[in-house]
Amino acid sequence: MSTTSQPAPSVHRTPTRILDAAERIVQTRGFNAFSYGDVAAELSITTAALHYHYPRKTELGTALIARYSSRLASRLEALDEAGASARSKVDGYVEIQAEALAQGKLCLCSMLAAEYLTLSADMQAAVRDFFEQSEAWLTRVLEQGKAEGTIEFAGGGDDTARMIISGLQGAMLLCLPYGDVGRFMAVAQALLRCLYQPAVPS
Amino acid sequence: MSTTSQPAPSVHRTPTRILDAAERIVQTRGFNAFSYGDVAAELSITTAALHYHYPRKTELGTALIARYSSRLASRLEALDEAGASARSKVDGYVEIQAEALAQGKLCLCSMLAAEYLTLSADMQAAVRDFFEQSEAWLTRVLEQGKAEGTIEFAGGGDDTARMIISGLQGAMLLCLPYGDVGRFMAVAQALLRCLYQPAVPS
DNA sequence: GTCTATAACGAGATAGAC
DNA sequence: GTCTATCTCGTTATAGAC
Repeated sequence: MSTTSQPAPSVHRTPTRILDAAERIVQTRGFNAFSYGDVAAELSITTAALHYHYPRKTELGTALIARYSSRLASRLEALDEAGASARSKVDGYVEIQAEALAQGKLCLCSMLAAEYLTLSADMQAAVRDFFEQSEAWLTRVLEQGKAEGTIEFAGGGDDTARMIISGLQGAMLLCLPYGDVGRFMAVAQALLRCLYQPAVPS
Repeated sequence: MSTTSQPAPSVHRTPTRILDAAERIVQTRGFNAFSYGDVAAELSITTAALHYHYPRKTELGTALIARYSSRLASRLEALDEAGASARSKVDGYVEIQAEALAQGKLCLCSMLAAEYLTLSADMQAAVRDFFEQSEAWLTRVLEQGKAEGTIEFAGGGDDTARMIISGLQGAMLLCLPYGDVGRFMAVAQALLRCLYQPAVPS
């Protein structure tokens, strides 16, 4: 190890703090209702300083999605490596969504999906990649559950994965106005019943 | 009937044309990415003329939701009056959503739900009312289906209605980037299987 | 009911000093 | 890496003529 040590491990470097603030604002208010001024005020720096780190708004946007995607990938990987059952992985996925909603946030990419037509081509592509990543993971988990005999579904694993993801993201969207995680969990349980207890007691 | 006849039944009066254009723009791009300038350009009038009809953007917004809500109410009423089965009512509800998506549109109020925190209190209340109206209608339909024996579900009718509405709205959100109604219909079918064929063949 | 003109503000972005 | 200062543009909104 040379004496040219790395920069002091300050709790958060400016680019990280920028992404943190921007991410929260976008998840709660949307990309179009978010401005450099909002972030600058929160970090007590000027918008010019922001432009030093992220020259254009779309570059900040793509950085936001990239970090968000890789963070989700890590969490899904962690669920996989825990060697858990398919059901507990699905439950873990639901829990990730519930955590966001508890903070009054949508999934970053669901928010951006609503604003899709107003985004740059780079951001659009990154949003699609995000959902494809989520769908691929959940599809594998559902197939695992089918193999285990713990999850049942009639159609294809991919359509079922999309149904679950759509249902959860839609529930977050419609629960936002009520700031009520309990409402979300009730919908999530109803969705999971379709996988866990497909047969209804008559 | 007096001789003071009503105004010539021009195909569309200006306020109607304004709402038509604004509605489409909001459903495709969002309320925050929509401006008086967009509508003015489309109708070939000035923004000043727009302000004559809708002085403030939030007033245009509330008018938009009011008209949208009452139009949906009419369509749901028509489904009811057709005296149809619960299943065909649910199918009709799905079809209404599919029509919007086929035009690259989200449900107006789903779009506004994403932007909820940036809306005026009036608009927020109107958005909540819209979803409560939808939920109440679908809950009644599901209970009817349960009584008929054509629909089965394990939880409460209201939670099940929220699950269906969330699933459909979420599917529209996630299908928007792909401009693919087929993808939406596949998810919708998977959702309806939960109501129509709860027992999975083993 | 629509126009021209304009006010007032906020946004994204850049130049150049420190 | 952050600042001050500034530019340019788009947006909401109003005043007053026609």
